[in-house]
Amino acid sequence: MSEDLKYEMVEYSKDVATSINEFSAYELDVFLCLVYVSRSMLDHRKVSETENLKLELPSSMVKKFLTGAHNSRVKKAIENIFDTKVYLKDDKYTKVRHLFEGLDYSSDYKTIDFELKKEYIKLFYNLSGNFTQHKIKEFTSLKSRYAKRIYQIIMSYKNLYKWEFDAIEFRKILDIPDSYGWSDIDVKLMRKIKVELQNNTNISDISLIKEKSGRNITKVTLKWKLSNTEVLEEIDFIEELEEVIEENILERKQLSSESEKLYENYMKMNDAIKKIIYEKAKNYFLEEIGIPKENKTIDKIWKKTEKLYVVKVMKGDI
DNA sequence: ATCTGAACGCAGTGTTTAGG
DNA sequence: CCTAAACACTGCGTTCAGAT
Repeated sequence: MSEDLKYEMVEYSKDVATSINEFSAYELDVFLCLVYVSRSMLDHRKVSETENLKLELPSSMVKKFLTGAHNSRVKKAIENIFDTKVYLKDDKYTKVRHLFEGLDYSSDYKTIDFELKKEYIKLFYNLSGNFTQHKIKEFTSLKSRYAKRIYQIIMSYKNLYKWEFDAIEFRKILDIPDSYGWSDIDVKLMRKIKVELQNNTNISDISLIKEKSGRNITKVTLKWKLSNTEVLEEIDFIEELEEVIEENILERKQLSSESEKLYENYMKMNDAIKKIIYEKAKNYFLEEIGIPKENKTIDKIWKKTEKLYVVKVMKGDI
């Protein structure tokens, strides 16, 4: 795998990350690669939503990120992705849907005919908020299906360092078989996921806190830490923060020297440009967190991380 | 007192993936 | 292509704690 693919990012709505689906590990990879390639083929911020999105994707691009990309295997995965139901929640219903109008591998294996139903264009394109972003290579390097799904969830809410689920919902999102008891989830899933994410990503110390009401577990909270993230140097966190931020955000982290230079450049810019960059960074941060209203706690997180986001804007990542 | 689900351990099968 | 290893799943039995 060549180096230049390492930092390729894919973006999609958090509703996809937390949707219920039955994709296998390999299908998840193929699915995200399709999204990635389709987004790179057009201006993904300006896609018409009045008609289905039809594209012809070069299969070589899709296969670049995949391990074991034999045509027969890719073909089978594409067929399964087309078939697999996705459960999307809105206020009133959990909708059971197929996302694609068509998804076909050409007989010469050169292209993939891709037709996304118009109502789901907003899950992958024209993203203005509530979306998640992650490195596609990092995602495909995870082997277990459960690890991938946990990764998607964590990336959706990464700066919050925890996320709470209804217990049944959690099992559905991860598609855990009914035969698994909660302790099986601990022993057979979480332990492995923890190791896998620790080895392949900067996510560490994953834990699942279970909350009982009566005999039954009704709520679970997924917690995690991020290591080697570029956040801020020399912050002294003395003040006590509310529960959203636990001690784990309070670690000292450093910007790389390259990023530090970019930040210095930013500081030298004139105020008007600085303001534009600053606002862009902040908007991105708020979108990423997915919390519409600013509050004291969010503002505190922002203060700790604004430098990072400014650097991201400078790099053109945002 | 009884019942139920969680926690834990164990044994075994089927499926997917990596690597020669 | 094939094989070994890793992953995914099933089932069963025991112990424990809390609900009814």
